[in-house]
Parts: sequence; C-alpha cells; structure tokens
Amino acid sequence: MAIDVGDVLVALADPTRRQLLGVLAEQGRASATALATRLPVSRQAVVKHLNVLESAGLVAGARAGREVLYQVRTDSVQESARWLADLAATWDRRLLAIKRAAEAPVAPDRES
Amino acid sequence: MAIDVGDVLVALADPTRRQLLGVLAEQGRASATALATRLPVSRQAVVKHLNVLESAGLVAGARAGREVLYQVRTDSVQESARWLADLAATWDRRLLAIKRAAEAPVAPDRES
DNA sequence: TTGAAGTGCTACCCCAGGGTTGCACAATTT
DNA sequence: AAATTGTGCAACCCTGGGGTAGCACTTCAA
Repeated sequence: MAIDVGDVLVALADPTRRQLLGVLAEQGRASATALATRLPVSRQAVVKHLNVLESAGLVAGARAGREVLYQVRTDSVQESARWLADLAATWDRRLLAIKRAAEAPVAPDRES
Repeated sequence: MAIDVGDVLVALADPTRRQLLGVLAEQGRASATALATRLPVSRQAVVKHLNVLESAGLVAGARAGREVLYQVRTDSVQESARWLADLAATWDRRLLAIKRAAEAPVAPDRES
C-alpha cells in the first residue's frame, strides 16, 4: 500500500487538516467527537477530514467499542518528506546539468 | 521573505502544477507560451499556475526582452521537505512519550 | 511601418470540496 | 427500558479555484 504523494500533498494542503493533525498528535489517540471539541468546526467536518487523512495514509482509525479512535501515522509523513527532498535533489541535478551545458564551449545540442 | 509552507503545500497539491514544475525543471528556463505547448492546458492556465508557484516561492520569473522566463527554485522545495521531516519527528517524539506514559507503572504518589 | 509573436488582464463557466444541518442507527449507562 | 452518547449517512449551500475565450498592449523582426 505504497502511499500516493499526491494524496498526501492534497491532504496536507488544507489548514484545518493540518490543525487537526496537530491536535491528534498532541492527544495520541482520539475520537472524531473528542477532536471536534478542540477544533473550530463541527464533528461531521472532522469526520470528513479524517477520512481524507486516512485515505492518504496519514492517520489510522480503529473501532473501540462504540467509538472510533484515530492515531497519526508519522511514517507516511516522513516518507513524503523524503520524496520531496528527492524531488528537489533531482531538479537540482538537472538544473546544474543545464547550466553546465550552457557554459560549455561548443557543445552541439539537439533542440526543437 | 521566509517561505510559507502552507502556500508550498497548496501549490504542490495540484497535479497540473507538479507536471508544470517537472517540465520547467527539464527545460531549465522557459516562457509561459513555450511551457503551454508541452502541457495539456492553455497558455492562460499556465500563467495562472506560474503565478501561484511564484507566490509560493517555487519558481522565479524574469523579463527577458518581450518574454518572461521562469526557472525552478529548488531551495524552497528542500526547505519544505525539511519542514515536513521536522514535523514528523516532532509528532514521533510526542507519540512515543504518550505511549511510554501509558505503559508506565501506576507510580503512586508516595509521601511521608 | 507593418505584422507577427508574446504577454497582461478581464469576464465567464463549472465543479470539487469544505462546511453545515438533520436524522437514523448502534452501543453504553442508569 | 429509557436516556445518553457516539457514529454514519444524505442532502444541501456556497465559495474557491482550475480552465477557457477574447481583446488590448508591448516588443521584435521584415
């Protein structure tokens, strides 16, 4: 179930969702209703956000009796961070190569 | 002008924008019209995306005669990656502390 | 000086998604 | 059994933003 970085980025792009993650990390585990009391939105909104976060692999929910307890999955956050760093590195190398080619003497090049 | 990670995440959340960044990194520098020919959207759409990316600090545009050439700024991507990694580390420590507290023996308050 | 190529801007369409309310159903508690 | 608490839909509103078309303006090359 390799994480989709696109989903992670979309999930993290929303401020309320980031705030929700912050509160959840602070609590350790918590239910949607419990989280809603510490956020400026309704319980249903929190549930929606939790679903998005769970689909992105940023959070895991497990039923415990009548309530569902959620928990942050820090590994997927770390994986996304690595992906971002790799992306930056790749672009860096490419840009460096281009710059070097531009400074090269008479390097023949194909371009359309 | 410290970058706003929220802006970066929003900017990277869009697939077209990521594709645009990819093409731009591949080209080194390019104008909006040039980029539009290599993307499935119109020139105006590309311009909009470039504005978003520039506001997020992911791209820099400079006028060159009658055209504006854009270029990827990899440092802000790297900075965001670091921010994400730090965030994951913080949450990790916090969750670990919570877990340890939960597993701790019921240390009763002893006093005499 | 004329025309082509590139940019800037405005208005507009359209829909994904963040937020809400309301109610039905399930699981505890008393 | 009744009241309480929590979850799970479903319908709905409304703004934001991705995308387009159209036109005015600027720069460069014949």
